[in-house]
Amino acid sequence: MKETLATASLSAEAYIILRERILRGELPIGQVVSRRKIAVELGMSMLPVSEALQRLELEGLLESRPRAGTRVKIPTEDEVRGHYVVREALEVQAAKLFAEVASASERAELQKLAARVDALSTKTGKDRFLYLSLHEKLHRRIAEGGHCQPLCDAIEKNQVLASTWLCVPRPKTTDEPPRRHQDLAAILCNESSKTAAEAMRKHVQNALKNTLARLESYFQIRETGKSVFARSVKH
Amino acid sequence: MKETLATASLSAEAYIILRERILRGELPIGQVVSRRKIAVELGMSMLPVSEALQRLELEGLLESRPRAGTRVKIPTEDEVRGHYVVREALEVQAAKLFAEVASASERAELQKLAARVDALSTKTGKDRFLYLSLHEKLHRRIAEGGHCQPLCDAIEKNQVLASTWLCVPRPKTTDEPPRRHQDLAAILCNESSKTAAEAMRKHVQNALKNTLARLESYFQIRETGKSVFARSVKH
DNA sequence: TCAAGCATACTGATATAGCAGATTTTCGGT
DNA sequence: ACCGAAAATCTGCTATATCAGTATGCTTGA
Repeated sequence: MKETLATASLSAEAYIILRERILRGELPIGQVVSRRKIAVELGMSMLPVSEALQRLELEGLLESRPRAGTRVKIPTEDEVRGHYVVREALEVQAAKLFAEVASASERAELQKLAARVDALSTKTGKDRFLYLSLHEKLHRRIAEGGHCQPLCDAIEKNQVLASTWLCVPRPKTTDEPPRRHQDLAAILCNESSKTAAEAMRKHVQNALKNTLARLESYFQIRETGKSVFARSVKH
Repeated sequence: MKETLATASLSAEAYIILRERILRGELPIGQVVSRRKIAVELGMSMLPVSEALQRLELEGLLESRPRAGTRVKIPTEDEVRGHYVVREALEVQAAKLFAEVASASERAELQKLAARVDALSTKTGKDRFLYLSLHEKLHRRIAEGGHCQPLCDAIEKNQVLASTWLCVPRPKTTDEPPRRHQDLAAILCNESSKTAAEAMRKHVQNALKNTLARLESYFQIRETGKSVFARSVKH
């Protein structure tokens, strides 16, 4: 294991590493994680790992039961729907601000970024992570264009949760408009804040449908397995 | 110290106690807190206290520097403004949902609550905490009327941060319309979701002005004292 | 064959001890 | 009196060990 990641504290290091694993799907939804195993793997005590896991749990990426176990959170349909209600509120606010105060260079970069995202939107497999990463960057740039740090932070946290869900493959790819993000970017850059808000609202509501389709198979898991935090390997 | 507070874990207990103290203003803005002192006071090890403090820091109620100290967060003007941008996004979303889906009993309770809040709005001193508590409840009820748990959670977290700021006394009470909350509640209960959204937007923007006036004296603190985490008592 | 009970191995939670860095205080020199 | 360096004290951070609750599997009895 590489020791090259230098951070202020061990718990911060563990946090970054584990978060990355979850977001990249290396730890899939429902995967059980053990504090001790991760501690020996990262070459540190259980304590920094515990702090990192607690933080990830507070952010909604993990769930745990006292003295039973910790696993990558399995979302409920209501949670996903609710998550996108919050997301809509935040992203619409960001879109309005962007349309009002973003600089010319920020607008130019957004449109270029949108073109790249649309170009990658149909890719699957390895290129999908590139797409997800760029898509995330697109929304971050919109938030940054509003020049409001707390809003950026709120959107970032919100987005991270959804990233977990987008790693699961989609059952059947419904055909989407090939210029979704370019159209959105163009409106944010050239139209009024009111128009921008409505465009973003529709964009988010569309994303909700997409995500629901992706997670369909996970929504019943909670019922079937009464053994919630299985320690033995399921196969 | 009372041991009557029964919770799942010690760290949860410490979290609840400390959060309450901060929210009630017993730990004023800028107050330095020591893990060890709190640990002995609460009769537990430093570890649960550390976890509680870490959580409170992630929620924005505390701030710390590694190996230097932890204190109740001193807000920046930009942070306050940004906070209310987020708050506006969330509360407006909640207002729209409330106007659309709240039940008749929820609407009735909201209007009654609003009347009580307005009646207490001019009180100071001890009654102020009652007002703050009811005001918080009012906004929570609005969020609950939308029947969307994640949105409720987001608003709750957002509101908690602002509670810290509202504990500080206001320099000079500018006269406010005496029926602010009753008018807002009436609109949420009887008008369209669009009208409700706009009413809430104005309500939040007004709250921002109020808060900025309250915190004016804190905004320069960061510059003056270079010794940020003073351990000796300042007087 | 199956179900209940019990032992074992795991989980997270907590206490204690000691470390490293930051702050404060003390003390010596000018 | 003033200033700077060293010592003392405080801070948060981490490792180790132990405790208590949970899941699992094996044993035992019907």
